[in-house]
This record gives sequence, structure tokens and C-alpha cells, in this order.
Amino acid sequence: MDPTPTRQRIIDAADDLFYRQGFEHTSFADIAASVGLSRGNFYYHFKTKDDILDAVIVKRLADTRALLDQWEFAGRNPADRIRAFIHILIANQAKIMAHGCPVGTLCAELSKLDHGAQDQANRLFTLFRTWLARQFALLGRDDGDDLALHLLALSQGVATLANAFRDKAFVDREVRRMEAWLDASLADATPAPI
Amino acid sequence: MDPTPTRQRIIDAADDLFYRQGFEHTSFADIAASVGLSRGNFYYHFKTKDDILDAVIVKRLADTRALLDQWEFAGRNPADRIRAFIHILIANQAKIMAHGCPVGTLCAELSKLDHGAQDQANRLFTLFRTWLARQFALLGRDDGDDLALHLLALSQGVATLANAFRDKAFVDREVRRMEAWLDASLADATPAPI
DNA sequence: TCCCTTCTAGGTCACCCGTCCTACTCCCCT
DNA sequence: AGGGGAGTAGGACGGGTGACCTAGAAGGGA
Repeated sequence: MDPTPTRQRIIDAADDLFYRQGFEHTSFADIAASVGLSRGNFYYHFKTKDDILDAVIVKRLADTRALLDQWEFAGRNPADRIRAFIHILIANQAKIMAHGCPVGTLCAELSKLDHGAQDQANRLFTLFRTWLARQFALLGRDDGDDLALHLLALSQGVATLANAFRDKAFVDREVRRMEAWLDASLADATPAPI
Repeated sequence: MDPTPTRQRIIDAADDLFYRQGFEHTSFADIAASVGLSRGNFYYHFKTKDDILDAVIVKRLADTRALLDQWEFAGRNPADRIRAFIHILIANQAKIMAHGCPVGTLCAELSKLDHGAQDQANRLFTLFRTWLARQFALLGRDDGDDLALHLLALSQGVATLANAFRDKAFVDREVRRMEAWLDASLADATPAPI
């Protein structure tokens, strides 16, 4: 029998296609072909396209929470956990160079569409933000949220430029720069200049 | 008579709509309504939608070159010119919080669409990149391109998060951080940690 | 005056989209 | 054996899309 139910297979396929092609540019036919189902049958599982988007965002939120929990468990200290975050740029380098950051590009697209799911998608950012802020707070920084946003912004920008220039060396350089910045931030009692 | 020819008015309207709504989500009807023309008449000015996109990118390239030339002329030294770049985040703050960076969001969308105009759009990034790299080089840095990409990446990320969180204070903080980083980069003979 | 270029309005065309309906198959439960 | 729910296939629908055509208005030059 089928190990994963059809509904989940639809969500997985939509997740991947929304990432690679964008939400608006992905049609029911695309998802149907990817899953191997007939087009019209989707109505049984999802009433509208927005319902699929909601399900995809819920899945991404769950996946992200699981990822953060894993880092929380595996990292011996907050600094190592932050390094784990920085290293998604390396781990997902090929995908990021091909399609950008899944979170950033989705939020940007929904903003252009003035879509009602914007707030839900932005919660993906918030997940990383609060998690990073807590790690910095555990390191004794009282400006944890500020540092979290800064690191998040830099990684977003690296993803955007990596997508545009497809430059592997650039990503590697920026990752090293972030690691050096992290070390400097921890060494200083007072906040570093950047 | 009309001060600006119709073709230019179409390009201007498309430029604005592509920025606010995205390229794919903007239809001929949208542009026609914005300009005040009939729908079918577009074929006379532009054969295809891609032709309009090309014209919009050409216009943005020209506008960007003019902006960089203005900074080149007005800035007393390279450091002031780089500060002018940093301050577009303040000057265009409202638009950026509403719709993100025009360059970054366009390149990201064209990447998802696998559109043939990707390379042309990426030249917008290259314009800023080479200009910034030259300013850093004039300041005696031999890693001007690296610094240029870093500053470009950070400003892209700030635009992305500003669009998601609509947080004015965050943008102001990051601008101050960039200014402090610039000052530190100039003071050091050796490259700063970040 | 008449022509000819430039520009415009309005409409048509085929296509694809999201949505929705109905008939059918399969399989579990009684 | 038979009933019923879950899941599927295929197609129909209205609407919007980019693309395209044609008739005609406007205006300057010969």
C-alpha cells in the first residue's frame, strides 16, 4: 500500500513546486502531474489553491520547528547552534543558488500578490528570529533580537545574491565572515560595531 | 501636446506595476488602465509582454546609471558615496517596506519563472557591485569587490526583512550598523572581521 | 485637396486557469 | 453478498490571459 497518504504527497509536491517555480506560476496541472493524479480530483483534497498554500506553510512551519529543535538538541552550546543556522547556507547551497531562500522568496511573492497568507508565511521568519534571539540571549547578550535580525538579514541577502550571481565562492566567503562576526560578538562584552 | 510619448508612459506604468505587483501578476489590462489606453492597442507599441519587460529593465539600467553618476558627482570622497548608497534604504524606506527592493524582487521572480531576461536583470546588481567595488578600491582596499558584495547582500537582506516585518526601527538600526562598519573598514588597514 | 504615416479603439481568437460536478472503482464492514 | 464511504478520473464551466486584426481618426506634407 501507499506509505504516505495522497494528501501529504500533494503537499510535498506543492511545497517543492512553489519553491522552484513560485506560488502563482505553479498550476493545479503542475502539481497533478508531479503527484500523478488527475487534475479535477484535487477538489476532493483541497477546495482552493489557497488551501494548498496554507497546508504548505503549515508543513514548512512544522519542518522548521523540527529543524530548530534538532539544532537545539545537537548543539553543545548556543554558539554552536548559531553556527548550525549559518551553515544552512552551505548545506542548501545548490538549492539556494538555483531558487533562493524558500522563506524569503515566498514572503516576497506573497507581498507582491497582496495575499492573505502573508502573516502566516512571515511566521517562518519569526521562528528563526526568536530562536536565534534566544541563543544570543543565552550567550549573555541583551541585544539578542537585534543580533538575530541582523544575522537573518545577512543570510537573506546572501541567498538573494547567490541566486542572482550563482557564485559558490561568494557564499563560502560570507559564511566565514558570519562565523568571524559571531566569534567577535562573543569575545566582546560590548556590542561589536557590526 | 503630450509631454511624454505614449511608449514612455507605458514603460513608466509597467515599471511601477512590475515593482508593486510583480511581473507575472501584472496584465496588459493593468498597464492599459494605468496609462489610460485601450488594451488591444499595445500591440502597436510592444509585440509581446517580454518586450515590455526588456524595455523596463533597460529603463531601470539607465536610471541606475544616472543615480550612480549623481552620487559620483555629489560625493566629495568614496566614503561619502558609499554612504549615499547605504542611505537609499532610508530614502526609499516606505516603498521598500511595502514592496521590497525593486532589483532583488525582480531578479528573484525572473529566476522562479526561469525567464530569459534573468541575465539582463542581474546586470542591475552588477551595476551597483562594480560601482561599490570601485569606491572601496579608491579607499585603498584590495578586496573592494568582496566588500561591495557584502554591502549589497546586507542591504538586500534588510530590504527583504523590512518588507516582511514592516519595521522602520530595524531599518534605521541596520543603516547605522552599516555606517559603523564602513567607518571601521576605513580605519583598519587590515580587513575588519565583517 | 488628397495621400500617407502615425496612432488608437474595439473586438476576436485560442488557450489556460481555478473551480466544480458526476460517474465510476475499490475496499472495508456488516 | 451487499451496502457505503473513500478515493479517483474525466470533463465542463466561466473568466481572464496574451496575442492579434482591422477599421478609422488625426495630422502634416506634397
